[in-house]
Amino acid sequence: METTIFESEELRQLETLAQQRRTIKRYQHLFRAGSPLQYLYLIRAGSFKSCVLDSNGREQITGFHMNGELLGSCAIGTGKHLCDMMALEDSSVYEISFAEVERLVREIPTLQRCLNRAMSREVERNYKSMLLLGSMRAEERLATFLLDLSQRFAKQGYSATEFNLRMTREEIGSYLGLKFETVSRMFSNFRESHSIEVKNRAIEIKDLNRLQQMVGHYA
Amino acid sequence: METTIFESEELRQLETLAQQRRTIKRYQHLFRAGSPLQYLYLIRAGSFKSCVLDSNGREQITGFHMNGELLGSCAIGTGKHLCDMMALEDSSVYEISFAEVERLVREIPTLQRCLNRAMSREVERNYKSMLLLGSMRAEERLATFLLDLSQRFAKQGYSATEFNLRMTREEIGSYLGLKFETVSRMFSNFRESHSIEVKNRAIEIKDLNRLQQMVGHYA
DNA sequence: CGCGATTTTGACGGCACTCAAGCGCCGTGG
DNA sequence: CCACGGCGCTTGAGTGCCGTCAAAATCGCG
Repeated sequence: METTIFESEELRQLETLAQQRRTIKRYQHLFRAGSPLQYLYLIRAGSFKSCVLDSNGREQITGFHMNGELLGSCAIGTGKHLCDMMALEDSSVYEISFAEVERLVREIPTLQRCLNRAMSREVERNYKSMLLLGSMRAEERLATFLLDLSQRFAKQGYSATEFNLRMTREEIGSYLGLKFETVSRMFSNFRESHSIEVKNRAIEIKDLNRLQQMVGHYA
Repeated sequence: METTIFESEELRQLETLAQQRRTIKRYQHLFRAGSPLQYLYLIRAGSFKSCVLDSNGREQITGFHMNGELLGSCAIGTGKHLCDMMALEDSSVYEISFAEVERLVREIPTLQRCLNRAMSREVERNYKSMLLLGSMRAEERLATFLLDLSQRFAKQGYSATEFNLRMTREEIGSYLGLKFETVSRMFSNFRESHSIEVKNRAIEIKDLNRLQQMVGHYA
């Protein structure tokens, strides 16, 4: 009895093309930047991080991904993956053969729309990250991050106020452009202001309004 | 006698669909975020900036665009533009009716590839920006910016070492996640280290190696 | 239970921001 | 043509946020 809730409804169309399941152990890569696009993936269970590296070894986490989301879509244009995708915990995905998708896309026009939308969503998410990285202070970044997670958990039918982080402070820091000590300090600040309760990876949002206000007022 | 050099060769295919030219005056918008996608645009002359705004009025410039580049591609998925596009100087573009493109895309499979690639390029550029915003210090950001501009001018057949900036210090700052005073100071630093010559918007790169080294070594 | 990894917390320093003043370039109008 | 005004740019002084370095606590896992 599975009722996957997709990031976007039209992804249900892709689900019908899912050929097989694949399980990924924690810290394993689903694909790497530069490798050819063979499959698109729908997350059935678990979570992932995507990251890009530059020529000097710097790493930037570009996103965290959970249930119902499509992975690999930004490779559609070039046929090569643009980022590394690593499981944050033991996870499970549907494999969707891209060759199959390319074949079917000529017969089913709505399938193309579906792919295009997936890529646009990726661009839109990236724009939001750029805004965050370019113009927010540490407190605002972390508040934005928590509110985003909260919404996504809620959309999956989980609690919007109590959830467990799947990533380390360092990974949060990489995503938000902060050092892990700063992330930790901000969590402590939030606790002291009674906005959240933190116990390691366990988060309870106690004052949603306050978090939203933090994102709102800027200098 | 026009020989447009495109950002990517396959854009030449889109050029054949160009129906009319349009001129845009400085500081005019080509389109705005949220407006429906009616045309894609190929830049014939001039330059543009794209920016996103958040609900609190913060602005982030997501890119600068010049000759031969395609504008509006990230709206392909949703049918609505995701960013504002403003001319930095009096400019000229080809209009390409998106309705026409959508009609032709079923007959010409390579046209779809062309659009997909355009979107992938956008994602790739954004990843680079996120890396820059998330993990570089001011000096590295500005050096990266200058090297990127240099390459793009060179690709258009212009000098890689002497060019005029089309944007203000404040716009550079918005793009790089810095305040304009910091941008100005960094330019002065670069001049003092004889890496570049700056006179207002006029840039001369005098020591390309040094700029590249700046990007290289991190902490 | 014990070890390594993760997280917290403290002290300190530096890079970038803020605020402010002055300069220079350019377009406009007298 | 020149004077004026506004905007963009530069530069300085001071501050503060976040990074760095370090140590201790806690967690998770074998």
